[in-house]
Amino acid sequence: MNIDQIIDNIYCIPETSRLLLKENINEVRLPKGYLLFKADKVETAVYFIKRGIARAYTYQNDNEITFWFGKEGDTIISMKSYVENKKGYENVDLLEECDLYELKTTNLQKLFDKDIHIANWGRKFAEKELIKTEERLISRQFQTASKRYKQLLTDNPDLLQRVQLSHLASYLGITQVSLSRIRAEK
Amino acid sequence: MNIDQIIDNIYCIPETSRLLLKENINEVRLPKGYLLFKADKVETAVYFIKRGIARAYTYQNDNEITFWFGKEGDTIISMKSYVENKKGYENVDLLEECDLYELKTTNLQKLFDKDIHIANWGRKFAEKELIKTEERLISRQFQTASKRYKQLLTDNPDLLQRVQLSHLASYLGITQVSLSRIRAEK
DNA sequence: ATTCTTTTTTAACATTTGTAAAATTATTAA
DNA sequence: TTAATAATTTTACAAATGTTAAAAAAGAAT
Repeated sequence: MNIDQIIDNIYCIPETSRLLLKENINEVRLPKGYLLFKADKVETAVYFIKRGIARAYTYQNDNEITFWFGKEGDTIISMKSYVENKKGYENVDLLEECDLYELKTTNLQKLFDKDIHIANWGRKFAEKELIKTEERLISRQFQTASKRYKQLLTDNPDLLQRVQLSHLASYLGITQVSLSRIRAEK
Repeated sequence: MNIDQIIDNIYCIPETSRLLLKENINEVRLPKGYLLFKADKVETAVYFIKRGIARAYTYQNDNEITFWFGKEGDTIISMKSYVENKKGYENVDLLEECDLYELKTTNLQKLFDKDIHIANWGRKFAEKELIKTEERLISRQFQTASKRYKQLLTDNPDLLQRVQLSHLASYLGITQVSLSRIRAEK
């Protein structure tokens, strides 16, 4: 998934604005297992995933809890860092070798004040992330773990091949034992 | 909480832009129990709460599940309607008589394309809502119902006086019986 | 104040989910 | 291939939460 597709997918902007944005984006290749974000740091960049898969997790009395997976086309971002310039809760590690598009947030902020199309692009970005986050919240509040697991399978059939079940279990908010029980059910 | 405070609290914009925004906002008083949003409708306005308290809920096999409370300074919005022009999941009713500032989304969209300050204000609005939604998700995934109840008490001590426990229980994702047990604990 | 209605708590029991440890299966490296 | 390691499932039991129904408490209406 290339950078033009990713930009347009968020919100279509005129060619000149897109070029302005792309001037501030550069591509990086990082190895599997690479720790991209650390929970105790203010992150200074956002990343768009060209290829690969990543995971965000945090610690809850000594055990890792995975709360996000991102793959091709998704954005790796620490919202707390991006919006409030504060430390986030997320550690992000790469579950595969990844090609990422890197964009420094300070540069992006400058573009927001200069170009109305990019400002609206940034607005659309936040709005779309918001919808995704809200859907995760709703699904978590309204659906049983079992239903959410099945939903995940239909929405992201590849995920099961790409991430291990212990991560998936904590993502679903249940133990690995419970997930095994759910998988054994049918 | 007046409209200038509410606007500035989201993001400070120049006087001229604020006036432009305020031209499109009008105040309404609505009675307790009023059903402001319906789940099967595309909502065409957003509301800022000047005074009062509201609740968003949805149905999950015949029982109501409350998933949001809003009070003075908060925004009543159907994100699905606002962002994607689709039906949302929320019914919103007013738990007290409310004074609301109403803003039609079509008018707001026009301002976004015309005024870069308002575009950035809209961006900040989405970003701040995103942070709030993310925090709710994180709290829901990482904390027990008991801890979330106690957190709610410290964050919003007035909430307990203003909403009934059955709503609070479903908001916390537990039954009313469980909530009673939690409250009885200490 | 008294009745009626609604809200909240309590109780008993069923179901779900968690914990810890062992068994199985899959993956990696020599 | 084989041993070593890591991931997943299974088991048995414990703890937490749900269900249903009844009791108690609080609030509203006459």
